[in-house]
Amino acid sequence: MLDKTYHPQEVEPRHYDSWEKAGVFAADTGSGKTPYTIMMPPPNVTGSLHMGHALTFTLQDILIRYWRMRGKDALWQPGTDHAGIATQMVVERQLEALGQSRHDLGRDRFIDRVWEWKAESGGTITRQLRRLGASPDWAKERFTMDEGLSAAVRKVFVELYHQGLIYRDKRLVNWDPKLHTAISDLEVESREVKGNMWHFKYPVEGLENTNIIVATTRPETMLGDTAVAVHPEDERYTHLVGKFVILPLVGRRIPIVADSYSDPTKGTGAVKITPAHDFNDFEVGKRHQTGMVNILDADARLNDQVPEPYRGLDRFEARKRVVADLEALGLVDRILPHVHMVPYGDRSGVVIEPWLTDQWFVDAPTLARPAVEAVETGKTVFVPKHWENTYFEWMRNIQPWCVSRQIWWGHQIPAWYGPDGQVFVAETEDEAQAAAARHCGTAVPLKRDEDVLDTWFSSALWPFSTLGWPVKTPELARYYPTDVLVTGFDIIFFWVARMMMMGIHFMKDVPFRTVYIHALVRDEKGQKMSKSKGNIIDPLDLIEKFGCDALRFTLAALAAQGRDVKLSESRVEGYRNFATKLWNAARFAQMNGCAPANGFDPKTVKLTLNRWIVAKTGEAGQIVGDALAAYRFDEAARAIYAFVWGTYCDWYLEFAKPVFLGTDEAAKAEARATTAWALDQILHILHPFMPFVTEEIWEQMAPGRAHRLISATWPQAAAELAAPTAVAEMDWVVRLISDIRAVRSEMNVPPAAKLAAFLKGANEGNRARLETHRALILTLARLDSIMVDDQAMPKGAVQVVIDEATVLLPLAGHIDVAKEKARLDKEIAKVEGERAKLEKKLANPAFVEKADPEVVAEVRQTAGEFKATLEKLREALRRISHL
RNA sequence: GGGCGAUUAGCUCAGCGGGAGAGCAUCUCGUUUACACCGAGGGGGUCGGGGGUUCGAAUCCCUCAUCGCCCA
Repeated sequence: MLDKTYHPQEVEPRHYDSWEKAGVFAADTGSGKTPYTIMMPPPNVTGSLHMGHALTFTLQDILIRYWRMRGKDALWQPGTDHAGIATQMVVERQLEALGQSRHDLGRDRFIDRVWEWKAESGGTITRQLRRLGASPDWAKERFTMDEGLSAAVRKVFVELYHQGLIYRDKRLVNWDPKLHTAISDLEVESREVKGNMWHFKYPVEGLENTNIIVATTRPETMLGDTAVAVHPEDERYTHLVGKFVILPLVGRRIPIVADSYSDPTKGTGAVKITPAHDFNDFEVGKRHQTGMVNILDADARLNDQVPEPYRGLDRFEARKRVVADLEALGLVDRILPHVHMVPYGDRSGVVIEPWLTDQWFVDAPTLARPAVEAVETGKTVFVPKHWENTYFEWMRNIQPWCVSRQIWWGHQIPAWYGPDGQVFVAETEDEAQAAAARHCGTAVPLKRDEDVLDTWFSSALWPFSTLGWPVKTPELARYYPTDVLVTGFDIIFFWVARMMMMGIHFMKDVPFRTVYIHALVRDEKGQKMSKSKGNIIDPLDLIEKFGCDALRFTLAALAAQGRDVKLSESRVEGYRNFATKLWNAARFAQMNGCAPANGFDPKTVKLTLNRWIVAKTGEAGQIVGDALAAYRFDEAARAIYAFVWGTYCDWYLEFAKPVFLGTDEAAKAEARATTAWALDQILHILHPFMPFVTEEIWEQMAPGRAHRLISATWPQAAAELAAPTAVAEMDWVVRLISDIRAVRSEMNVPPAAKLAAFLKGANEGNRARLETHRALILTLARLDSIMVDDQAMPKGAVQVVIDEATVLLPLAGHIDVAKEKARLDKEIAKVEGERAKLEKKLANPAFVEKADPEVVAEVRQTAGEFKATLEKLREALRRISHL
């Protein structure tokens, strides 16, 4: 016997272990089934499960479990990402606590240290995924620094290099002065900062008392100025173009150039040009060949290119010093408060410097072209569709991708330098040596490039490197391209776009047919969850408190397309209640001897109420399946919730009670079998959302089944189970009972009072329905009897109109005539209002003429029904008025 | 400045051309073969404002307002 309430904490680990041990998560590469593949976005190996993970992995697991039940060879490929900078920072912090730096250890020992740490704590997130009920093929788990995946990285790098799609170049990059590495555009976040706009006077050479005033937000960079730019059509400055200014504090003679980059409406219309420290200025400097002066070192301190007094100053100290010195010279025109955007490193949190260095770049513009085309032509489809715009926007304006990082943890770049600086790119040192020997005519000592690749370089290969590429494995042939990628929109640029580029280039096909983009999880007030706000909800806490199934169902129910997920604990609590409700329904079934019957065929049941629930169950399965196929997780969750609670529990089980208590053994047997069958179907349909409670009930309802629920087959199509006549009949019964209940409640009839009712004016069909369902109508409407009597005129009766018939509920002595009249008046007014609306429509010739004939017919019919109902209600009112 | 999205019951959100819905909250009543993590019943919205298309608009188009996100 099932316990009175469901205890997820005991059940969940037991089933998870059992599933994993039985190998039911594994793909079946050798089978004849159609593959269905999802690549798990590899979580950061340093990470622990947060609500964003819980959402994305729940949705993926729902899809995988659903398609697995639909008979596909489902592969959910799991793994983790080495997360270069993030992981290195974690280990560096540990060293720091010991008073050490990575440089004290040296590269090799430091990397050993990171691997040790990974061995210790790297399993956290995968353990947490198990708590979430995720069912990936764990045997295939990969790590981006695995030997196989590393080999793929080397091969890709070398091939792209030889194709001219990877190159080394001296360019401005985003330099992180704290982490001492270049980072990509995407790792920079712009923050609005309240600063100043400083206006400085630069004296024009050869013209007494003539200054040109430039405006800047970064005074310290003036030490690296190489020009002043004005707009070519700006008449205020035409006479100065071609002349020179003498750069204050430095004394350098720099030109005044005409360039349309300068915006005449902003500041003074004249801008200082610092090509080595600003991306826009870099272009201007190149156009006018002004040369570049790099004034910063790796720590963003001023270097030897500036006058002696400033050398070694931090950039922010230098700013104060420069302003003060210019002030002393009378060269500060004015200082205006100014709000502007400043770039910060998303990991380090310090201000990023555009800095001139040698780096490796991927020719993203070239690789992006076919990736854009693939989405334009629909080879890959985004759901929801509008995210394609975001993808296009970025891909069409893509910049060369800086892939080298000046850190140690990651894939070291497979490039070696000869004594003459010549670079040799090869997959192994031996090959590089051979190439160098060919180049120099003799063996020479080589030095390997110290940098490692951006983490996203290896994750860009994830959809094929995890399947064994470059080896032509059966998995690679079978599972690529994958079916769907599920991820958040914040990762479209970082990851989706790069997988598209690499996948198309190396596999000659897109990596996934569909990209499903889900929302971000926010707190109940719609705020982004963050440590600093302290509004983080830990998914593991919720699992602990309400059970994993409740959390999963909540996330699915809230995952409406195009909306953020606002999570509140009360929702999770509500779905915990849902799990308990299901549990109790199963308990009720069990108490009444309902067990899955061998050879039970739902199509052959005889009792109307059973045919009805069979049809409704089929419908529910259909709706849920269709919704999941369309990524409508919210709709799927809503549909199964409404069916289980609102139809199966509220009505079917209540209908079954009188049958179970009755004496008709055949009916009892059929009802028991049907109850058990419908419950089994519900377990199937609900399993992708709530895998644990459903598996547990599945087991308890019939110990020793041939297979687990996770391996069961999804319910058959709804059409085969349809029963329109039974549905119409039970709808009438439901309506009858509901109407009687409503009136009882409204008239304050005590629930315990059993009434002797009359059914008046009912047609033959409905009389038959009454006879068929008399027992359950009496029970559920709390009646003592119900007599069919067209002449019935009991005194003091409340009257309920249902279609052509009227139910009379005698309440001798108890009835408040005035109240009943008021109730009928209100009812009449309501129906009259509805009818008037429809009649108005029908009176409109344009409607009758132009609207769809089916719609007109429907309106006509409904209006007729309302008219009949009104007559009955008025009749009832007349009767009561005579009292 | 450009783009995307949102605006429907107190709250969170479905519905996206033909009779305004769900969950939660709220109110009333209630221990009847499961379930108070429950049952029965009720109240509550001129679907952000304005204009247009249409026989018909919460739903399509335009416009304004407010909020959120992304990019510059």
